[in-house]
Amino acid sequence: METGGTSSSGEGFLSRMALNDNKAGMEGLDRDKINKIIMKSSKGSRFYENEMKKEQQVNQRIERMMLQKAHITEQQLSKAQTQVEKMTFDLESVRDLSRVIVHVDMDAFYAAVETRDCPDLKDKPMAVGSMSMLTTSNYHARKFGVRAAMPGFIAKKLCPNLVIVPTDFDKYRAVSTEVREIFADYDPHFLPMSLDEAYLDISEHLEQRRVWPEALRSHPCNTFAMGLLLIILLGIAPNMMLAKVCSDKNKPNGQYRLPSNRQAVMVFIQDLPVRKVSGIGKVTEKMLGALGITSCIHLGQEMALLALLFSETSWHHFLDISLGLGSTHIERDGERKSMSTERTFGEMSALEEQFSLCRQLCQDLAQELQKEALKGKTVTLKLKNVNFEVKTRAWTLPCAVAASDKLFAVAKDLLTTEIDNVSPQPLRLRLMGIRVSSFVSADDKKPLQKSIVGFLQQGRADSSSPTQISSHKPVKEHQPKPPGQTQPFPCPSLVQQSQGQEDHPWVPSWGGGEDWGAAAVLLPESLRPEAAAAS
DNA sequence: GCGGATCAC
DNA sequence: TATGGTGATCCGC
Repeated sequence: METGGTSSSGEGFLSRMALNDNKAGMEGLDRDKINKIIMKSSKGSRFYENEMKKEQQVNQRIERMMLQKAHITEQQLSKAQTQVEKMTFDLESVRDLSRVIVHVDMDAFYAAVETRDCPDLKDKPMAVGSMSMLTTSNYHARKFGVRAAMPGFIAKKLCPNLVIVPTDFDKYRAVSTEVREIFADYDPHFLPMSLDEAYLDISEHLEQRRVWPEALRSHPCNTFAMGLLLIILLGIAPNMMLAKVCSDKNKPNGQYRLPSNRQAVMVFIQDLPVRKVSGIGKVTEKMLGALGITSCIHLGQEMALLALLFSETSWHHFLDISLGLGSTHIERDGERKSMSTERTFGEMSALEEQFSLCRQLCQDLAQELQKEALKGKTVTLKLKNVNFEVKTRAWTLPCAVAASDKLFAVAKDLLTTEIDNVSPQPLRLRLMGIRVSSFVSADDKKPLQKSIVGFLQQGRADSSSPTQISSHKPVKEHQPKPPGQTQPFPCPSLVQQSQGQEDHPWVPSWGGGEDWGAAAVLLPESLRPEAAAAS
């Protein structure tokens, strides 16, 4: 209830920012004391005020929901109940318990890598990041309440001896690549979620080698010997949703396996807090909480109500969770749908600075787009002012673009519109970002272009804009009008296309699994699949 | 298609 | 002094 000595006005903030549950490494520490320090460091800041505002918005959303709930009739409820029961029956009839899915989580990964390179850190509280933001903390630091996504300057107040090591993604990427080679041994089609997390489907591996993946854990312990202090968490279950929860189960050390039978799954689900399920975040947790729903068992009990209060997508998701269902085949994401770059900085109010930064962002983004030979039709400008209020403004072109100056031509106009909107006041920014989306899909790209080129070459194009494509580009410095006004946009030459790009960085290079020899060698004899199978 | 929100990592 | 960056998705226009 009471968040311990904090004023009522701070509850909103704490409900968003405080240490919530007994996360790993957080047992037995003085929550009230920690929360007081967090509050004291934040209160009155622009960040704090914005968090309070967002909290209010969530509260209003909840109020609307409760109002809606009050108007639900018995008939509606029983009708919904029938619908839920039918859907439950259908879902049960296709429940698949045949797969064995593993979720692998390398705990405190960045901290572990840094400790490898500086063993002195082993016994010290440390975190990776900066005074502005931490990405990871080790277990010594967690005892003080220091955790990921906390600004370093607050962490320092919680733990004055905290050592903060700057982030070095290249290094983590390299280590991650090594570890992934081992994953590939168990499932060549495994799904990486980030540098330190992945899903594996070991069903085939089990059939062929009849070996449980304990060795997966043992192996990184072996790289320990090479100086890599790595804690590997494994969750083993019949689907991805459950496997993810399982890997969190025995933190900070160990693995948890949920047997592949319905009874075990249902028992496991009963007391599971909804917040533990991937996809249910702070806001959803709070909304469900307002309905008295905290554990997954409640989800099942209140499904009819949820079906009436939430969107179809949402309540279907809730129903899946309440039945312990989740994806049973891990699938790589298809092609990317957007690419973006954004930057945070100290207050920026000068126009020249803002436009210059905008141009820089467009250049950076154009370079990344080029690496993947991508072109998109929609350009989005993102702004965050010094009060942490975020705004996005988008403009969709008739043709896909990628070049820096084309992006800037659009972004500049979007930015100008925003500047004009508040003029003569300046925009007081703390972040700017550019995103490109609506890519021309790889499938359509070439055929489409060919057809357009063919169309043009047949000489059937008349005076309308496409003519400009085949003709010598009379493309003047285009100035797309801000949203609201329609204006034909000169189509950037579709014909010129960088085709020679063979390099597709988003296709993981370890995916082929040509060479995991080195990884196998790292595994001690006793732990190799063959040896283990024999024993 | 747009813009705000939510979520994961 | 100081509260991130990238990508995806959903909802209500």
